[in-house]
Amino acid sequence: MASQEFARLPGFRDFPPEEFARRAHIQRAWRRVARRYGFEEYDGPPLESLGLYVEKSGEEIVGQLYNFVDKGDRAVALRPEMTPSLARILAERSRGLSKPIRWFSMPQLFRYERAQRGRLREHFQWNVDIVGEAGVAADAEVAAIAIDGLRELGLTADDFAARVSDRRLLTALLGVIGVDDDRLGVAFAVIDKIDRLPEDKADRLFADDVGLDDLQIGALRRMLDASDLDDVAEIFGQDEAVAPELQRLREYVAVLEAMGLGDFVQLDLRIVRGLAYYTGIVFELFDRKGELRAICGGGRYDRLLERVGGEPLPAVGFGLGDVVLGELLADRGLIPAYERSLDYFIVSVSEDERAAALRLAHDLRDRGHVVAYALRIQGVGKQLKVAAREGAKAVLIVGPDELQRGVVVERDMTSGEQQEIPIGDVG
RNA sequence: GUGGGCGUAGCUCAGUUGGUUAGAGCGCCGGAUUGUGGUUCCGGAGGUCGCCGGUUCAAUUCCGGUCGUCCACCCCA
Repeated sequence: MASQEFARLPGFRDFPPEEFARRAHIQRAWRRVARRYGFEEYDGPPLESLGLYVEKSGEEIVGQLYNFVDKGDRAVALRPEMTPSLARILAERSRGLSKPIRWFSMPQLFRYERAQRGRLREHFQWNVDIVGEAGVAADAEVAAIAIDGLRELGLTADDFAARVSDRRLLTALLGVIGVDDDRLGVAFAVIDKIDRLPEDKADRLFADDVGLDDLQIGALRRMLDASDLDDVAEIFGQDEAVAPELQRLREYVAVLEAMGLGDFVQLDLRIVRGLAYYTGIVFELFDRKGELRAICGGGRYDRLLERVGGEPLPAVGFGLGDVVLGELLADRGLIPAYERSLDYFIVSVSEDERAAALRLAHDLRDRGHVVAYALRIQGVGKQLKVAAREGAKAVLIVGPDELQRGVVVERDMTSGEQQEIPIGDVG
């Protein structure tokens, strides 16, 4: 047992090579997909002033901030999410950037709360945002990237889907049902946790806190249960406040269908999402089996930049964490087996070949090959054993006889076949 | 923040009805093999039985606390 005094902090992870490979596998896929869509990568500091979150993120995040006072008496916090940093960065420089701004990042984020399955005190999150475009094409583009990020890792429409909603549509629908404007926030809160509440308890909240009668609650439930825009249109489509909102969401779905991603999209008006700054279409990615937490969450946040003191620019984006995703990939057998690998392992027969072996190794490395050799004198058998263990594709044996003739023995470690080749022709 | 399960070697776990030097498999290191690996055989290192306290002649074992971890709740970026 390691000394407790120096133990890893709870909720934090070490990444020895095998775990690092898993993390790199995921992050490489994220980066490939974002680049494919023409997005540019950025980052910011992991430590920000506390105020950035207290004033802009909403109450729920603040209680879980990893914050402290630094040596300069500044109230600071490790970043719990990337969007406020993005807003701050763009508030400073968006005026000089061509729109729409299409940026992505893979920050390590922190929160101070008790760790459990799918939630640690630290995780890596893929953030993708479009800033400066208010149309649904931007919403759909961002959702498509999130979906492709998972497809790139081998997941299919059988594994996951996007649940889509729109706060403006939901607001209009609640208006038709008869929810008072000043009760909208309460209604959102109840809808947000409706899946976690027993039916009668939710109904009681709708009656007591939102002020609905039985008839209205029935209409609300039909609306929330709808998994198709046509179902919603059939019941509420005639309303003039609802129709344009419905039309916008139809366009959004049509864009994703045109891309061939229709199988990944389903309507779910229960998706509210906790963050105070969302203003339009919101979505979550979740596993079809329903065993895990949401994999990804995102949506439109048109007010945020202005609130941070920047240009009033519309924005849409998502955050997708590595922890839940990693669990899903592991469950589906989609984490590649970890293997060490070398192009060449160089075996010296005796100490006399040392200099020649070092020269050969370095020439090969200069040409981009992955090369290793024993760092101390060992028998040939031992060196071959090490070469096999380290995943060498080939071994180059440098011996006194061969060296005299200007050749080395190349041994293919898969077939076991050996041949002599001139030392200058290797690689 | 609340409730519960679990902490024995690097890993997965046995075991100790409280009693002298706590075991296995895998992994690691070395040898069999001083110019040929993956198999095999032999040997070795590695544990204050999570930590602190209590009961006892004696605690890794029983009790309490604490820390860690997992699960559920709360909350959710």
